[in-house]
Amino acid sequence: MTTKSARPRGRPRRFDPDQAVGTAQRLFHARGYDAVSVADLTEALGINPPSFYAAFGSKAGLYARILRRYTDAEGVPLAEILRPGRPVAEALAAVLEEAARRYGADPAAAGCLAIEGARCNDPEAREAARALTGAAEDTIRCFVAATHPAAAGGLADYVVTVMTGLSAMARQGHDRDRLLATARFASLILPQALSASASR
Amino acid sequence: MTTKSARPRGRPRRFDPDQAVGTAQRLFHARGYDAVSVADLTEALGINPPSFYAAFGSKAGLYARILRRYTDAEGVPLAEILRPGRPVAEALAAVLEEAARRYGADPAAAGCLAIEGARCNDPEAREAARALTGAAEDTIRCFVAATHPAAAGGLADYVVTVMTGLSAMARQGHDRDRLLATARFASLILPQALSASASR
DNA sequence: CTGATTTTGTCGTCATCGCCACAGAACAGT
DNA sequence: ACTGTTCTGTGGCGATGACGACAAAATCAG
Repeated sequence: MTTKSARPRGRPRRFDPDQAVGTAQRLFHARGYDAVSVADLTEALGINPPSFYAAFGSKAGLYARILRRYTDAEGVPLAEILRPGRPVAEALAAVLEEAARRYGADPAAAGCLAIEGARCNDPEAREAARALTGAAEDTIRCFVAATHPAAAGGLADYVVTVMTGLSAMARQGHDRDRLLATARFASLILPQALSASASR
Repeated sequence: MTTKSARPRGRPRRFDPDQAVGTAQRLFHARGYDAVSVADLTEALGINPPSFYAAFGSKAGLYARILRRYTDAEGVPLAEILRPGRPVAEALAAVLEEAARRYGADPAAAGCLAIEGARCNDPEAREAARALTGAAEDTIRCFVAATHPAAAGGLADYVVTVMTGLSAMARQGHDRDRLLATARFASLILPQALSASASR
C-alpha cells in the first residue's frame, strides 16, 4: 500500500535524470552551449549516448529543460523584484544589483545562462533562450509602463543593455564586487530619468 | 621603366588578397567567428582551401589580420575621440554615441567585430580579439585617470559594460536609433559622476 | 517461469570541421 | 626553349560534431 514507489516497469535507470540535469546545467553555464558537446555531457553524466537521447531527446531539448529550471530557481527573480506599486527607480536598481550578484556569484558559471544562451550558434537552443530573455524584457517594460508609459521603452532598453553587459563582463572575469559597482553606477540615472518623465 | 608593376615571379594569384580580406571581414562580422567555416570562406572567395592557407595561414590568422584592419578603419576611433584635455563626460558620451552609430550602421554586420570576437570558442581568435578590447579598455581608463584618477576604474568599467551591451543589442536586432537612444541615456550619469569625483 | 517492457552498452552513421599532400598550370628570368 | 618559382585544383586527411540501430540486460505483471 505504499502509494509512493510505483516503479515504472522495465529496466530501471542507472542515473537520476534530475541530478543529471543539474550536472549538465553546470557544464552549459561554465562553457556555454556551443562549447559543450554531447560527448562532454555523456562523459560528465557517466552514461552513454543512447541513454542520453532516450532521457532528454536531444542536446537542445535538454538545454530547453535546463533553461526552465534556471529561470525558476537561479535567474534574476523579476516577478519578485518588480512588484506593482514599488517605486520604479528603486525596483530597477534592485534588478541590476541582483543581476550583478548572481552573474558574479560563481566564477565557474559566470553570467546569465539565458542571456549567454541567446547568443549561441544552434538555432533551436538560441530561440529557446531568446524566448526567456524576450519575456524578461517584456516584464520590465510593462512594469515601467504601468507608471511611466512614455519612458518605458527607453528605460527597458537601458536596463536590458546593462544586464547584458554585466553578463558579458562576468564572463570576462569581473568579480562580484566589480559587477556590483558597475550596476550601482548604472542605477544612478534612474531617479532623475523618472522624475523627468513624471514631470510632464 | 614602369617602376610600378614588379610582378613577384611565379604563377600569379587569381584573387586579390586585400579584397578577399574585406569579403571575409563581412562574413565574420555578419555571422561571428565560430559560425563561419573555412568552407564558407573559400566559397565566398571563389578559391580552394590550399590557396586560402597559402595566403592567410589559418582561419585564426586571417581573423587576426581582419581585426587589425577593423580597428584601424571601422572600429570606434578612441584615439581621436579621447583627446587629452577634452572634458571627460563629453568625451565618454561621444564614445558611447559613436559606438551606437557604428554598431547599428549595418544590420548585416551588427555589433563590434572585436567585442563579439572576444567571446568566440577558438582560443587563438579569442585572444587576438581580447587583446584589442583590453587595449581599448586601457585607453579609456587612462584617459579618465589623467583628470579623475579615483573614478577611472569604475567609470571605465561602466563605459565598457555599456559598449558591450550595445554590441550585443545590435546583434539582437536593435537598430541605430534605438542604440543611440540607449547610449545617450547611459551618458546622462557621466557629468554628475565626474563632478562628484572632482569635488573631493 | 514466461513474456512484455524499458534501459543499457557496443558500435557505427553521416556530416562537417580545420587543414594539407601532390601534381600540374602559369608565370619570371636566362 | 629551359629552369626555377609560385600558385591552383583535385582529393583527402584525421578529428569531432550530433545522433541512432541493435541486441543483451534488468526489471515488471501474470
